[in-house]
Amino acid sequence: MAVAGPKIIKSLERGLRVLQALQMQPDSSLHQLYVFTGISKPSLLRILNTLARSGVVTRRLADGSYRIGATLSRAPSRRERRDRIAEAAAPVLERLCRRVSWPSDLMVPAGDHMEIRETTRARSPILLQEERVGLQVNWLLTGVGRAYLAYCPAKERQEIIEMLRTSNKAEDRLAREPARLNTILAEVRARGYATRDPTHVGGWYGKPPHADGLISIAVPLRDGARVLGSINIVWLRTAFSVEAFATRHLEELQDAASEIVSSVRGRRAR
Amino acid sequence: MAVAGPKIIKSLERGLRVLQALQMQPDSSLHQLYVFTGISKPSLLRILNTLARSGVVTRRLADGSYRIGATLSRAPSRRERRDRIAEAAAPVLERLCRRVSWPSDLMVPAGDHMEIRETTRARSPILLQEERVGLQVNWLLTGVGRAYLAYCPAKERQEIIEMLRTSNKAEDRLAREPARLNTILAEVRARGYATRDPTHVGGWYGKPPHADGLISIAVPLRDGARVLGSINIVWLRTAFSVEAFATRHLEELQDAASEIVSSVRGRRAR
DNA sequence: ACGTATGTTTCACATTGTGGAATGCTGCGC
DNA sequence: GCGCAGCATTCCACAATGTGAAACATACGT
Repeated sequence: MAVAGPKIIKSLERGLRVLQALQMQPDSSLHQLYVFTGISKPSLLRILNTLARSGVVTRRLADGSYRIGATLSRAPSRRERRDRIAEAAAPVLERLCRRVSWPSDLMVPAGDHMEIRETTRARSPILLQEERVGLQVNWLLTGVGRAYLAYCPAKERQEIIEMLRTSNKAEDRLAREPARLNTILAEVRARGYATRDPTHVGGWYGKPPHADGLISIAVPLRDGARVLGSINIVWLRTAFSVEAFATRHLEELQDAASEIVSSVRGRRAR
Repeated sequence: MAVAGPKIIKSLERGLRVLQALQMQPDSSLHQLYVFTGISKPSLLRILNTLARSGVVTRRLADGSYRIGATLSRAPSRRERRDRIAEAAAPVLERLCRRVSWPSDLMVPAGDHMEIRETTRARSPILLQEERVGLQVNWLLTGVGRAYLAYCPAKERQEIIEMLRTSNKAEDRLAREPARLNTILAEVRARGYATRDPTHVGGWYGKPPHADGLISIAVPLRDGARVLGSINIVWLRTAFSVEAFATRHLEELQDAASEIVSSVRGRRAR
């Protein structure tokens, strides 16, 4: 009936179908791909393992969802660039998590807040409250936000503060006290890391604040003069003092940051 | 011995290996890929057929070599952009060749000359002298060169002519006679197509000129104000007069040109 | 605590991919 | 003009490889 046609390798074709599905719908779960492509889940798993092993797709640590890897990415849209950072960060954060035993997050700026792009909370042996990718956190009160502000170019910092000041939200009142803010940021630069505001007893932006008992140290991802985002390590504040924790793990955190940055640069250079 | 590891689909992995080989070495022949990847030729053929059917790789009409398709291209370097035009042109030129029975070429600007990027001469039922991709032709004396010059933005035209004038080659002396050149280009615009200079009796740039008995009509690939290149149809000058041929086939040629342009735009828009 | 939705592993089965050898095709040197 | 060399494509016997149903594991909501 149908013309014989040139011989086709079916399993390869299915693999490409999965790739195309991922291009249309980045960050898909296994189930989403199952619905979208109609390929059985075991087969999908094998295909995705294969694609991942070749670096064509990457998995997100936070929830295990799949995305197209840097080697194939097309137009470097803003969204894709953030995903590249997350992709580069994933293996580094994973190692960090294994060595330190406490989880960490990668945050990048997004409008008037910072946003989680990757996290190892699901992988940490100690189960802390789980956070989702895309969750937004305050810029002035969190460690990650302050780490970013302390090291980003002065011009960018002024624009951000200006934006927050005009927003006029209660939690952004620090934007209206430049002297205090500058003192805080100077301290961050002096110590080399940032922590959350003592009055900000946990509770992420957008959620009802509650004392979560957590604390973190955060450092920026510095790429030359620019700052791409920041990463942190989170622990239970009852376990260690900030100073003790920093003495122990700050260097590892900073090493992770520079490794992520150089990895992102490497990918872009290609 | 080796750890079992997650299940991998070998044939898919081999397909990806071929893709990576093509990324490192664009425009590879089957044999080159065979040497490079170590995969047997029959298998390579099946793999490439599969990749081609999914639009991930494309074949060049001129010599059948393979290249990575537009859907996956990464950094849009200048070289890659030219390849995109060639890729978009290939199917259109192939149809044109089947309908008209005479071959055509796609040429794009490259420094102080124009360059063949695709051709159907190998596919034409009438075997004309074969031309290779990358061959360079004169800008002022050929139909394709004149079609480009006649329709490209005035500023770009002036730069090109200036460059040719200072080159001081004998075959570029027309660049030193602006009045005559302008008359010629005005004629091209009036008729809607260009032909080679009557004194330029064949013989491509870089080859010893000889009367090849060929003639062509050429039209530009106009993308808004810009011109991406030009395409032509070639025939034996003894078979038809230029006017008779244009009456018969000019419209088809122009349709092909606009189809190629919109195809390139579509690919870029994605 | 229970049920549901999703991710992962196992396994028996046959579809599917594989490369050596045979066949075409094209260009080159003599 | 002829034969040879190199490359592309087709054929085919063989078994390796991919496949999905079902069982199992894990996370999530209520």
